[in-house]
Amino acid sequence: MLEKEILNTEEKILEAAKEIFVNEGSAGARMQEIADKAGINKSLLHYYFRSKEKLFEKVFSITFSKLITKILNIFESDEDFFVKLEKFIENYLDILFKNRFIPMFIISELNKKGNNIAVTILKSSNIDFSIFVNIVQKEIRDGKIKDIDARNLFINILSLCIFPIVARPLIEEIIFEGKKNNYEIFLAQRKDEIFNIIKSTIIKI
Amino acid sequence: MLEKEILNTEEKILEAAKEIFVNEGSAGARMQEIADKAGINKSLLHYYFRSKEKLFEKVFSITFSKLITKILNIFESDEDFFVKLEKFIENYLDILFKNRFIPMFIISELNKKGNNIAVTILKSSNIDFSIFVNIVQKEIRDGKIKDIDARNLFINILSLCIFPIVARPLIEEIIFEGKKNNYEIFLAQRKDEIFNIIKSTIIKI
DNA sequence: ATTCGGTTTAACCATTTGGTCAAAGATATG
DNA sequence: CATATCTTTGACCAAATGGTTAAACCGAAT
Repeated sequence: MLEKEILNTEEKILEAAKEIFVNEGSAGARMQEIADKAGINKSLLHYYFRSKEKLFEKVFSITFSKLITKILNIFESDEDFFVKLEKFIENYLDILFKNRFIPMFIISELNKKGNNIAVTILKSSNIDFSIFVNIVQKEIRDGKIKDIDARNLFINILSLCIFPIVARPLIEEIIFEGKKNNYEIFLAQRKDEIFNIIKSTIIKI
Repeated sequence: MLEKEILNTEEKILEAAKEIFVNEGSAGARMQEIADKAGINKSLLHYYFRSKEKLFEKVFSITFSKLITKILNIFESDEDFFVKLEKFIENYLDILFKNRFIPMFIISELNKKGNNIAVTILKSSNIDFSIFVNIVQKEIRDGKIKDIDARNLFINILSLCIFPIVARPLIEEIIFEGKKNNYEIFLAQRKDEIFNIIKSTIIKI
């Protein structure tokens, strides 16, 4: 049961639902389990959110926008591009580290076939990628960075930051034979590695 | 129903089960659906594989080892390291492209909590990462590449190759506003991008 | 204190789902 | 052919699961 702060019933449900959905996925989550975790009756779940689908919709929507907001905004300050980049990587890795299972949850749900609510939410979210492209192109015009493809840059950054978190069980086992601590230490050191790689792709020689 | 070649019942089941499990995940998959896709009776499923769990175990085990085998072996030839690297990236991207949903399936199942069969299979698979480390260290000793951490190299390659496939729905929507063709073309061009990035991390200056 | 709205509960329901079983079909073996 | 073994099927079952409903509860306004 979750009771960190004084949460009203709706908040308690959303907290509990988030945890269950993130851990079990939409198909694996059980309404009873969510009710139990929220410390309430199952009927009350349906009183607040008519169906499992509606509850999932809400949870996914909130979780998704929380994470996505953090991605696109950070590059919007007036600082030096390399400083922004370094700050972003550090911040973002930190967020990912503290929310290990969120990216997996989102990516996993987005990949499900059929009438996919997650995809619908993604589409209706209208993320403006051109902001990032414009920032990058301005840097290029100003001669601060190489003439690179903003899309590749974006994908490279996300790949190097997110994949090691998402594929953690696999990598942890392959490389560290399951020793959890080792991987955490290793990940912390990767900040520089990632920054240097990205820097080398955009720096002018 | 799957009938590409003359498959016996067991093979038909495994083919069908793979498709359903990969698309729906272990929790979302339905035994009835698998039976239908295999063109057989549901009882027959249980005749061949006692339970859903056992069937999943088999499917995951096969799918996982097929994919993992392709990762570690390719570096074992006698060619120049950069040639091997380029070949690997090209080959691996090709495999990933043709099996879009396999990596997501594996990573997703490995991230599930509780008594996780996928993790058990991973652990019992005894992947020998030291082979890769030794190859890299030999190259370093021979002065062919920079003195880098083989683990970082490994993670970088996998991240850049796998993430764009796994996060496809997200990236496709954010960058290409859902236009499928565009992303496929873009991905094909990324081979060079990835190779160049990795090259820049290991090449001696 | 009574009424009224929102909130919470227990009991219940229909459907889905993984799984069983006995019997019928095949297929090989003597 | 007869028997034994392997394969396949349809009918069935128990548990799980999402969802409903009527009644109880509770705080505030009249």
